[in-house]
Amino acid sequence: MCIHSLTTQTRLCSSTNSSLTTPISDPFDKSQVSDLISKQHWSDLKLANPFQFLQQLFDYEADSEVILTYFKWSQREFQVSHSIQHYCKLFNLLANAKKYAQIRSLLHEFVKNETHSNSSIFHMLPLCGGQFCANSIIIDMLLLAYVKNLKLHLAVEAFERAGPYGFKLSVLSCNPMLSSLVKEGKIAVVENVYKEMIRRRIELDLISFNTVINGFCKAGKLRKAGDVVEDMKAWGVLPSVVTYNTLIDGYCKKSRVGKMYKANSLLKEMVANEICPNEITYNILIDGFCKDGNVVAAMRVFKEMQGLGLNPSVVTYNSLISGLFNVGRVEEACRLRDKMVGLHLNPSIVTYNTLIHGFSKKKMLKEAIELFEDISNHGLPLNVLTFNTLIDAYCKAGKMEEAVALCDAMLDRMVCPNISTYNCLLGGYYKEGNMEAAGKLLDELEKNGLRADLATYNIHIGALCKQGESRKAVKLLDEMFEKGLVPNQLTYNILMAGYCREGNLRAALNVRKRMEKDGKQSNVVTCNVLIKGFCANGNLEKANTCLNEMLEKGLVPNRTTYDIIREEMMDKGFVPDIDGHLYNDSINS
DNA sequence: CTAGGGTTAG
Repeated sequence: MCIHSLTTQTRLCSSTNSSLTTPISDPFDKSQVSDLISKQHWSDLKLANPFQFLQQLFDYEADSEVILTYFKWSQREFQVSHSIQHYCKLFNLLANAKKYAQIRSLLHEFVKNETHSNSSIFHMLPLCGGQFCANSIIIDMLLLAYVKNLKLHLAVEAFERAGPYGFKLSVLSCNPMLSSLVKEGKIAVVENVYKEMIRRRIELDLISFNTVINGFCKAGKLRKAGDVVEDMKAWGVLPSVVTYNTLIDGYCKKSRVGKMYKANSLLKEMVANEICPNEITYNILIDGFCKDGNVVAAMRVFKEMQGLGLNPSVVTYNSLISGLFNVGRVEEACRLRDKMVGLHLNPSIVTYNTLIHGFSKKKMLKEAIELFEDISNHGLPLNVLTFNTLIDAYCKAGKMEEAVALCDAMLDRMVCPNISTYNCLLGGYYKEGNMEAAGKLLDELEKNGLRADLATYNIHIGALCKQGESRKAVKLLDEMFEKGLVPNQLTYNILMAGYCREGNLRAALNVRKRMEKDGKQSNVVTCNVLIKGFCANGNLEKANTCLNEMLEKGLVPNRTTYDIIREEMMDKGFVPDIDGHLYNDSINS
């Protein structure tokens, strides 16, 4: 370092105690300073007050790039954060110089450290000069930085604040924010943001609409998804193949009667609108039909796609293989796998997991194990699902020693057990009535940093109910809420079935009351459980009331319902009318 | 920045 800059350093340090905004009494020659800073040997300066030096750089209108370098260096070097005012000044300088990449990088740090609140930056930015539209861009980039740093709540807060301040945001930040909100399942927020975007006349594009539609579909709100499709048309944006794929997937995943009919009619609608279905469209439909147990329809769609020259992928085959296994058509599933290999489509780990699961369900444990051992020969890495699937197979077969051995094997392979792994084992221990081993496992999973989930509780509750301890099981509902877990319909159904088995119908009905209080509607299974419970206890009148309630709620009886009715009720004098209501002849006549 | 496949509770 030259003597010249040493003198400068002394002078810089002489005004340590003065306030940041006070101009230094004895200013240097501007060229002297720029010569010093252009070298950017900050560490040689041994600054006593990093803040003041920054102020001087601003005062001398140093190059934005130089200020930025010093800004970042000094924050690191002195482990401090610059004031919001200096941040905003620098943002403005960089914006004027159109150095957006640098703003992004600075915002990244700004957001990561969370040293300044949204309110302070919104307040300060307009006070630090800069054009209004430049400030909008900065706020827009701030939003994006929050999203990228997984601080969604702050992104949403900034989005809301931008309204009253009049900052105009763009799809560059809003789309990724919407997308993250959808991934987090925050559909209510998505809806609000979307409406507000429309109100503020932010120029929504195809991706904005598709993202919101996807959000509603994933939340099962298909009517609202449809409303957004109307919105987009009114906005002058036409639905694309992605829009249709999203909607079709929404219907496929929904548990509703006739959903596949609707999904299929959407396919027809898109063709009529001259939007070409692609491989993904067909994969979604095929998977939907398979999950619906309708492999015949899935195969028809499979042929149709090939007829259009669209190539089935590993994903397509995986869906079909899984579908065939689900309806017990094991040989055909295997043939399809062979056909796929013949077409040089390499089975993925998902294919193997599907096959292992399929064989396990058919109690073909030997075949499942052979496949498991074959995976490594094909250079595929075993994942946690592979292990869980086979561990579950062992547990269901009552081979707990083998299951535990497989757990050790997964640790050797550096595959980390997850909560599902524990759930499989718990199910196994409960099945053989080993409450002690299960209890130990519940402690162990927490020690390993895992948390019981909904399935853990449903398994535990189911085990208690089977032991005739439904009262103990009900108490677990409160424990769930304490842990922030929300019981699902299955939870209540298990409990009701438990009380029914114990012959305590009053308690079973109380569980249903509680379920409705907790905001869950009865489903077909709920009704079936109660109908069966009343039948088993000889109270056919009450069973009939349950059936009528079910029909009035618009719930469609399934095969199980009819099995119960046929076995228990129709033999005992109840006859159905045209709407499915049952009437007791002996009472009516 | 949008859309597709595999495990556990029944």
